Amino acid sequence: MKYNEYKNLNYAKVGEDVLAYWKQHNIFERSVATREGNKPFVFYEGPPSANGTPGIHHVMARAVKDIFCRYKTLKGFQVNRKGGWDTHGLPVELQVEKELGITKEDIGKKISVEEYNQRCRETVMRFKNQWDTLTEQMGYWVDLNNPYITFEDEYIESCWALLKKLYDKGYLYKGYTIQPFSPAAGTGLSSHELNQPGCYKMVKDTTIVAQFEVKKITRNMFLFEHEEERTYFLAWTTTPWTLPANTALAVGKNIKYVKVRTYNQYTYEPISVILAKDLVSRYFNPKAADLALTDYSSGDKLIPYKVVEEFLGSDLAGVEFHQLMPYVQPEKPAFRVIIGDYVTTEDGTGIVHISPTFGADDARVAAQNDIPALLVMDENGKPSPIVDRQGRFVPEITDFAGMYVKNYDGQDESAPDYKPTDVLIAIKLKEEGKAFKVEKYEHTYPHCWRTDKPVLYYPLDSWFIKTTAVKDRLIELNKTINWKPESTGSGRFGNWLENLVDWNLSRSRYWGTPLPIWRTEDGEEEICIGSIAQLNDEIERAVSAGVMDASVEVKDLHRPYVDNVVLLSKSGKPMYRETDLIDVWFDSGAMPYAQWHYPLENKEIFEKNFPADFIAEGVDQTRGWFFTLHALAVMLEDSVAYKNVIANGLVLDKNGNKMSKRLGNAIDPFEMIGTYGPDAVRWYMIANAPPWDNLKFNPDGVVETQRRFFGTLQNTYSFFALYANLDNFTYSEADVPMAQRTESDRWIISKLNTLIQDVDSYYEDYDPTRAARAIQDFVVDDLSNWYVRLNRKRFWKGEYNMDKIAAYQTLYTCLEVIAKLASPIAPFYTEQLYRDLNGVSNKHREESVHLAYYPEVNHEDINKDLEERMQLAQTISSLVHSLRKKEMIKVRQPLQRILIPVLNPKMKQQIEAVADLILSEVNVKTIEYIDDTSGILVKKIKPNFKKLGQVFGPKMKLVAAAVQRMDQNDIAHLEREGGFEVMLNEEETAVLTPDDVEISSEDIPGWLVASEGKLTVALDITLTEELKQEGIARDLVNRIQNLRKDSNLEVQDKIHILLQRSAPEVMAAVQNYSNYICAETQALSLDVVEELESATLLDIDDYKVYIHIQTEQNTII
RNA sequence: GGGCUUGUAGCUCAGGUGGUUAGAGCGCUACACUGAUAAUGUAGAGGUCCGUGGUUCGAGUCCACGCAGGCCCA
Repeated sequence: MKYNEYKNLNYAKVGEDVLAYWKQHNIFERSVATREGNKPFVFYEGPPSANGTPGIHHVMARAVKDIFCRYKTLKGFQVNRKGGWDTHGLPVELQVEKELGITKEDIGKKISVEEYNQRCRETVMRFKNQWDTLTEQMGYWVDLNNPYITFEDEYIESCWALLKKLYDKGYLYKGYTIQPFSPAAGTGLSSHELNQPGCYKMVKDTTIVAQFEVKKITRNMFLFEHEEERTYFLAWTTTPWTLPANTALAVGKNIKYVKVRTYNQYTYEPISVILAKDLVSRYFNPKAADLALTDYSSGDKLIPYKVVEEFLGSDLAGVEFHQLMPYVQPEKPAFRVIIGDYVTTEDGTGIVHISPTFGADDARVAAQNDIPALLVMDENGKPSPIVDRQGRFVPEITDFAGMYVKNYDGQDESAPDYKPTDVLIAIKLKEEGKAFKVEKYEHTYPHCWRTDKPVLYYPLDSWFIKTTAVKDRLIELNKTINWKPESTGSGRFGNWLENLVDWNLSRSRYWGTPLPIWRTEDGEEEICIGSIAQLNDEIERAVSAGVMDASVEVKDLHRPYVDNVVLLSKSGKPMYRETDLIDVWFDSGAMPYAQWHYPLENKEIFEKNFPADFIAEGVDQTRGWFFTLHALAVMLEDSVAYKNVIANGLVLDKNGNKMSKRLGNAIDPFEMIGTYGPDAVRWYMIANAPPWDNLKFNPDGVVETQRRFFGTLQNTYSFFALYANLDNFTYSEADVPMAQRTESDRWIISKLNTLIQDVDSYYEDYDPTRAARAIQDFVVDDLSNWYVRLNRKRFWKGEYNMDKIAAYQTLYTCLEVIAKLASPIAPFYTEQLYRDLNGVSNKHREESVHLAYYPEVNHEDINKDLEERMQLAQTISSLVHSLRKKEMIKVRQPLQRILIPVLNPKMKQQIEAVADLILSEVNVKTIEYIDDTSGILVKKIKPNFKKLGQVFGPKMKLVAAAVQRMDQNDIAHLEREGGFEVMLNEEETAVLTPDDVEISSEDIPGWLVASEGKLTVALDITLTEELKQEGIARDLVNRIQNLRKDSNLEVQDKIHILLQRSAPEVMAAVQNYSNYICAETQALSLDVVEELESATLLDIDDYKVYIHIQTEQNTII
């Protein structure tokens, strides 16, 4: 049995081969099945929509998911991963409309709802095959055979059951949201409709800066200078008709405001007004700035003004003011200043008039500040706004009762006596001294695309989930979730929870989960349906009572079928379904329950799989899936839905721009995987930046990853396989005890065990980037560039003895462990590596790395002292290399000795333990140690700032200067006596201990040295005759090896060498080192002859050598 | 406008709790090495650690205010 050897490994091919192997042997299924009975690790798949093609960012998100599921499987957990598809929603509808060339208006006319929804159903899974292919090719293990699909009846039924639970708990209610509304058409408009071309038009409106009078009460007195003063807030509106509905004013928290004393230009009264500091120049003519306040007479064009005081928005919050147009009284205290997060000083006065019934922002900030809307009772006794659905003021607005707020009744606007309602309001306010400024203003305003009339923002019925009722619990439980990164949980998500508003469920659409609520026409009675069975019962009742036609067929739970169902109320009235669909986010947030058709069945399965241990999605899901999962779990189960969550960032192009198909900078995931193989793509994405940072995706980086990490690892494996095959090493021998292995064996095993421990903790902490980087550093720096480099000879030289077996075992172990540690991130290549190794050794029962278990840490094999020593060896070697370079002496030339000053016995001991490694690495014969007793050591002293700084604080500079002044005697004194007194200045002294300073060797007089940190190394560059000869011998070996290679000889092929007699130095070297040369070059004989017929000329330094090599069979050169 | 986030070498990124020469890889230049060889080593060039203030004996690190990019929300 031989280890597989590869020439020019194709990583994409590895992906394909391994994938085929997995399929053939059901490795994924078995990775779950073999953990049966073990502790489960629960993972939820956030459902993608197969409505579009997958992009490279999906590879990122799914790699993150996959890594932790595989890791937990390695750790012995059972990890079920059910796939899922998100199938409802606006994007699907829009796509269908685009393809059919229709608009929403045509639904029910040109195309039936039934046909339309059928098209949606067909469209939504259009790219499923591409998604499945990507899932497979990138190695994302998830169960694609039994996915949950949100449009299936069972899924919808689960949603209904959950809605009913919420309904029964009183969390579902009907309220209103402010939406674009067309009184002329009598219908609400979607934001999509509003974005139709031509909807926004330039119009000239009458605008008013209104004066809201500050109440003269104790808490407001800081806004008054004397009893007679009348102080007003100025607020600008382009919709004067909303002023009767005003209930508050909003200011910006950090905006600066000023109080200005001036006069009203219509009434000539002296007034004080408050507005944003930045906007003073917009309302007051600078020419008037120098005028005295008293210098004014009624009717003057130039109105004097004086800025008298400055406030911050936050100072003004809470100030109460008189209602501007007191037609209707609110049900709760109102008319005060609140903080609005959207207030700017770009236009208006920096103070915003709030009418909660006619502005979405208004409604939101009002709700947050407990400010009521201004409502009247309609004919049915239901609260309604002061403008009716036809766009007319209600009777309570006495002065304007019955007037259209905009020209909805087709009046002739060019008629000389035509006065829009806004103008009438302006006139009234002017007369009452409540208008500061009235002017025409041209701006864009949305219009209804059907009637061409201006749109109103108007409260429309909506169903809500009362998330605010559980706000505190949402916040509390969120604190128990482990967010990666933490700031997304506490900041982005936490802040959003702090400012939570109720969840608006309603959507006026066709393709989605219908709201299962039926109501009587008067809204007095209603029922929430929680299952198909219940629906059927109710239908039966309704049919037998005669309110519903028995012929109505409910083919599935979508529209239009459910809309045709009419139910019977308790009092015997017909009930019709509320026509809304629910927010698609409810669908995905319901997946922990609905994927199992819970609560209608599978109670046990659900309980075993709730909450999730882990989920991962893009950070853009914070207010989406992350929220809906959390909200539903808290309201339904009083639990978190997930314990750990990774919110990954975006994948940008290499320049940091967003990828888009339109700009052509999008990277095709299939192309990446096809070119570089799935592992390099995954590894690059994970190792390059933490998942929660944005990733600048550069294909060059994938190439580098492939070369540096996978190339090095594969080289290491190839090296192992090459020699292990020659020696028939199959790991059949018992493990060589650690004590009998070499220093470098024990070192790499120590490093390996440290790695096992570190990588485990990184995975455990949901930090795959650190795991990948640690593995990569180990493979490249420790295993390949140090261990293998130092130990090459052990593999290809000498007999198959214990030392060689130890080397094989050590390297084998490292490779096998790396296969396991890296398998979550690079599942394909590590599978091949594991199987190549295990296929020969059969050390493990599991035939796949993904069925195997995470390696145990052998703590007794971790030797920090040894790791430190080896670090010392690496540093010393590097210093010697550096000296050789400076002296232009090649490594092949042996040198006699290096000198190392040692500061203490431990240091000497450490170096001695690794001396052999250093010597062979740098090709030097001996190390000499220089210590204090030699008398030639010069020491350098530096203060330990960290330690001394804490003691001396402000005097640190004096101490540092004093330490610098210490000479060699002082240092010696300090070391000998364990203390030394330094003068800080004329009066003060300080006693230093050896701990307070860092002492290192500075120099060895007379030698060229190199140093790093506390280490200093000198190199003896004297060349003796013997050393020269050895250098020549080594050169010869090198040249012969090159010849062998050029001649395509196999490593184990034997040769005969013939040399033509040349310079005496060369001949001496050949004679003295003949055994060495033969051993190194696999030569059976080395003979010197006087004349060679065919020969190769070698240049060795200044010598010319003719050489001839032949194998037993034939002559090569 | 608000919340969160990022800013360190040409590029991609490391730099617990502040401690005195700011690192790595890639790329570039030069030189070496060479049964792992499309590998490797050594050295060099390359930094106003985004800016400005502040705290401190000492700031890439802490604080404040800005600037620039990103995401979400408005």
